[in-house]
Amino acid sequence: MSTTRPTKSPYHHGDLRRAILTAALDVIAADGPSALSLRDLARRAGVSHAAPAHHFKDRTGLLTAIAAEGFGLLAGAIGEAADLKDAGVRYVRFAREHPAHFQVMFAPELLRDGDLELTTSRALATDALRGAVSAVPPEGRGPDARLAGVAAWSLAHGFATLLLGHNLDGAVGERDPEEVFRVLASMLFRPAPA
Amino acid sequence: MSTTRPTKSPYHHGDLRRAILTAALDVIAADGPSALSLRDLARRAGVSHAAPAHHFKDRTGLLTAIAAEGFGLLAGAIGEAADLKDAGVRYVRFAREHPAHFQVMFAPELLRDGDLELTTSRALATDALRGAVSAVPPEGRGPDARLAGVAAWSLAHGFATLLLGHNLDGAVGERDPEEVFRVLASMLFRPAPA
DNA sequence: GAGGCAATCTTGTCAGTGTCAAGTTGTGGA
DNA sequence: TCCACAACTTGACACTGACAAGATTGCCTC
Repeated sequence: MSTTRPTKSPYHHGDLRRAILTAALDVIAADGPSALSLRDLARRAGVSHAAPAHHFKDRTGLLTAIAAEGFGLLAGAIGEAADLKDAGVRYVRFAREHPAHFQVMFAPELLRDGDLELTTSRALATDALRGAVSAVPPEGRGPDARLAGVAAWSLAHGFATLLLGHNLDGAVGERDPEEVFRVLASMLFRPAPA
Repeated sequence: MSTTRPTKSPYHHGDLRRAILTAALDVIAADGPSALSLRDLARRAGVSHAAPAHHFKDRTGLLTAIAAEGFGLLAGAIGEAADLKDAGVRYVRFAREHPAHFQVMFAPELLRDGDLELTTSRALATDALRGAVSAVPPEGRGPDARLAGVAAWSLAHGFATLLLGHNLDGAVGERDPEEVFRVLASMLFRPAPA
């Protein structure tokens, strides 16, 4: 009776948790987190309206799980970066490939504050960013390495956010956003004037 | 019977529209737009549950009005900027002083697309930003003036967003965020190496 | 100043939602 | 085989946004 079941069904539904997560990501990417309805997700998965609660407790739990997953993915992406500029490019790429995760990750009022899984995966991502910053030679960053990280994060985060909100459609035009960001990043980190 | 009425009462309530806007800004600043309830706002203003609808039509209308007001305020702030760095500082200051406006302004899925008031006030803000960019001497910005504007906007927007989300508490610490941003801005726009 | 009109607000209602409690079904281990 | 537990269902409740229709109030005109 189910629509898209992954052939095997170890439990009643198959993998309801994943099914609901995926459906939620679709909805959020299309219409934002506020358009999310647990009952609608249950309907899409072909289960009863209260089934999602067993996997995520409540709405906040679902969104927290999404955010945690997002930070894990982001940490993985940044961890493989060659240098800081590459890390920024990967940050922007992550936001474009996982817009729903990205939105939820930075909407703290939608998340469960003390959640362990969220805290650890966020720490992982922060560490990855710190690692990329510390790889920059001292003459490339300013006097304060901490602020160099803030600058890089701000630039990448702002660009990604504005991009997803279609605020840069005119300025970026047909160009590849990642290439545009490379230009921005090279404006930020270049040797100080003689 | 009303709690805080501005002495005069030109209509039934006084100024219900403003009262609801103000209450909405309080709620959003505290718990985000998703915590907003029209019925709750009506309760706070001491009116019936359907009263807000007459001023804003629906939830989207209320949020659209807030966004339009925000872009108007932002345009005014940036319009008075001395140079691009100052415009960035004012952008960050605006976000800190009007966090609710700022959040809503950049949540397009919560807004009425074609709204006239929103479109015009947003255009005003965009023009103000463009003006600040064009005031930068050519050697300070890169080859493409358009991209210089994108870089400045991205840096300011990212910094403001991360700041409001308490993602920079550790890095900024006790320092004045505006001063921190000045440092970031001077990293972005400095003469090209010889 | 009296009457009418439109803006403002109220009352009532409906479908939809999140969340809780209690019951049912299926699974894997002893 | 049986039992404990996880996965899910059913039912209920308070709350919400939205709509329709009615009541009230201030203003404008004559």
